[in-house]
Amino acid sequence: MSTQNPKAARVAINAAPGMTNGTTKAAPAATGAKRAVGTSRPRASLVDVATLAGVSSGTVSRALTRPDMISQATRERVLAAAQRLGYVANGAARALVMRRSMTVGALVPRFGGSSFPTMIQALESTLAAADYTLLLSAPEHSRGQGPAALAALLERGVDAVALLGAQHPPQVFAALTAHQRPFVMMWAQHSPQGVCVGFDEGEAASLLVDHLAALGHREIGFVGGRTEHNERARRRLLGLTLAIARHGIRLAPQAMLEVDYGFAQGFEAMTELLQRGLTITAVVCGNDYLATGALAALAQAGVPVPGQLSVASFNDNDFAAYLYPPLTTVRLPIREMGEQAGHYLLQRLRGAQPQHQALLPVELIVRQSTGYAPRAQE
Amino acid sequence: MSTQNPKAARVAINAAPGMTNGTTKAAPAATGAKRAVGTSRPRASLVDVATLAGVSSGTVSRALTRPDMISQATRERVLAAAQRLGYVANGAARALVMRRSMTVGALVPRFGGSSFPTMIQALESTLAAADYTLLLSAPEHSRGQGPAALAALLERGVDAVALLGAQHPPQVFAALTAHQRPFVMMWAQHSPQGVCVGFDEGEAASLLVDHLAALGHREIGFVGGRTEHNERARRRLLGLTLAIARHGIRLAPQAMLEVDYGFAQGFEAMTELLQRGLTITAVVCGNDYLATGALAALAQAGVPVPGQLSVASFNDNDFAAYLYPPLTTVRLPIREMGEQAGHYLLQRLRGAQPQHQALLPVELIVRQSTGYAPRAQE
DNA sequence: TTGTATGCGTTATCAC
DNA sequence: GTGATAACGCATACAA
Repeated sequence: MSTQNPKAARVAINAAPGMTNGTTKAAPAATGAKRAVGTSRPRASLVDVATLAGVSSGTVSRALTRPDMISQATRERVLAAAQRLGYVANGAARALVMRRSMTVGALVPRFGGSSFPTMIQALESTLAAADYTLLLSAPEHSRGQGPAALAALLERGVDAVALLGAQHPPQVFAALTAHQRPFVMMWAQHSPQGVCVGFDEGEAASLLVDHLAALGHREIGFVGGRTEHNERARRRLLGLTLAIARHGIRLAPQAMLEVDYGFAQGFEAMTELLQRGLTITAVVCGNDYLATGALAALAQAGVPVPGQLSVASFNDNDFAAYLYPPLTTVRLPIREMGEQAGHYLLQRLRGAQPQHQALLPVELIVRQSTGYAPRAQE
Repeated sequence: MSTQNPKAARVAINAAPGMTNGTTKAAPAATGAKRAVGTSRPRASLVDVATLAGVSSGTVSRALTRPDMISQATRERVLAAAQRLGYVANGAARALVMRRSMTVGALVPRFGGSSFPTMIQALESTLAAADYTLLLSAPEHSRGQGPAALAALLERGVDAVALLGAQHPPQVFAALTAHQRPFVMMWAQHSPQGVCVGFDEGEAASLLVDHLAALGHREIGFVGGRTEHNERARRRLLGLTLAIARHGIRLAPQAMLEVDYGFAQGFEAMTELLQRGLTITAVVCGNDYLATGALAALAQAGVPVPGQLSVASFNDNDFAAYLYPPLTTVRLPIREMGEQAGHYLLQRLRGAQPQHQALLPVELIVRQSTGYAPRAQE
């Protein structure tokens, strides 16, 4: 290979000092041999590229990251060499000296089947556009494992962190500030601990309740998620309670059920409400899954909707309303939360200190029965 | 603080050399001052802990990672010091010398609204149990951006990679082997490029078709996903075609529709099939979303299911069948794929070379109408 | 058992 | 514009 280009000879000479370095490597190389027997050399480094291009490693570094600081000629030579060796920068070394990893951590509880994926997806895509990569940590239960999971993220050198919700053990915030990592809380509002990206749960509830009140409903029920370990379910219930109180209408205690989010739970909860023989004329559901299950229960029981009982729902996934148009929903800005969280973190990482406390808009959706209903208004 | 413990005095003395180091840091410290004006010191390092504990940095390193190589007394002293400083290891430095980052990359296309989240979740949780963290990369379109996204992952030093599907540009596999990174292809079977974790699409199709054939159906339709850019949709169609051919029954070309996955698409596709006035007696749907939309269309059209038209579906999310029990489905091992992919990679990372080509089982689910149907068999 | 010294691959500070 | 060289923080081989 060195016969091909006159410069290559010079390379060989220049390589001498580097080779000294290489000889010293004998011991580590033996360690490296612990892996497969293969003839495979360790991945090319800056020095390798430099050697091949006949320049110093510093020049290679600049050619790759600050092309305009380098002469046209050498730049091309370096790029060619890098290309030929399939050079890929070692992010660990870079992170070590740069003190940043181009990595952002996301700390969210398990997200199977819920709307978190949409949010995470939006977050990832926003960050990716700025060359950041998302390190995902999804501890089993939101309580307990948070600090440990965060430690794992910090240890991996994340430059910033996105959290779900505002309620975390103090150690979480302590570690975050101790490590001086920008962070943002998604699906939350008004935390004294830092910046939140979310929406006004109270407003969302108001939209639904205003609508129901305007239709003349005076007594309504609520089938929501379990509040004990779910900050969002808690805030949702609170918002609803306040909105209802404002209208002077009634949320009967017997018409309130806390269940896990799910089709079956919605079905069973609604069945239970029907059996209780209440006088409610409307039911609000905490999310799509519950609403869908509830509507199935009503359909089976032959209860006309909204003829006899109105149903409204908070809408994470936009499918309950789709399946059952008479359902009035509030569309929650799931994707938007991920995007805004990403944008905020990126600004922080660029050194800005944006006051990003804005709440994202929610939207009431009252559909006409356009045809997708299995059995609307029967 | 140093007056509290006699040993602390010794610490101060031993600290001298360390402090020299600290003084040398003056320039870097100034660089660090580029950020906020704060009084904040850079995060504690091994040396800081060593200084505080009155031992060498090597001892601290061992005390933290190989506790059994250290005497009880010093170990406790070191741990206390680390605790007090809130020491968190610098993963970049560790990765640089260890040549591994305890990080695994996942390269999957956008996953909003599909079943990928379930799989990713399972993958993450499996890896987390072994102290690995997941670096998520979700390029916009599966084609094109793959290599760049992979490069980003490799640059960040991922120890292994999980891919979705087996069809990737050659550069992807080239880079993976060049960097000697174990990888696994999820939702795929039999790739010459490497190990797959998936299920037998043909078997899944057979389960459905066998069932339909046993019920006497001789001519069926198919509403599936778009095959052009979707490897899984393609394999699904292929499996179905083969199963149908085996039974000598007929999949009429006019009864085949390729659409995007979604409720509306399923609804419209089914509406279209009805309008075509075909003689089919059963329709297979490519996934839950399509099936749900299709069933809504049938319900609206007043077509009894399965009385007049049977519907069967591949089942990613288990909700279509839930909402509409007469729907026969094949449960696909989504979560299991994530788990197995994780386990395989972990084994590889431990140095094993498992022959992990097993296909995960699929399961035919024929439900009785247990009560969750809005209007079963009407 | 513990201390010392070296290298991991990169960026940045200096000279040239 | 380019080449040496010193960190970055950690793990480890080798001495003690």
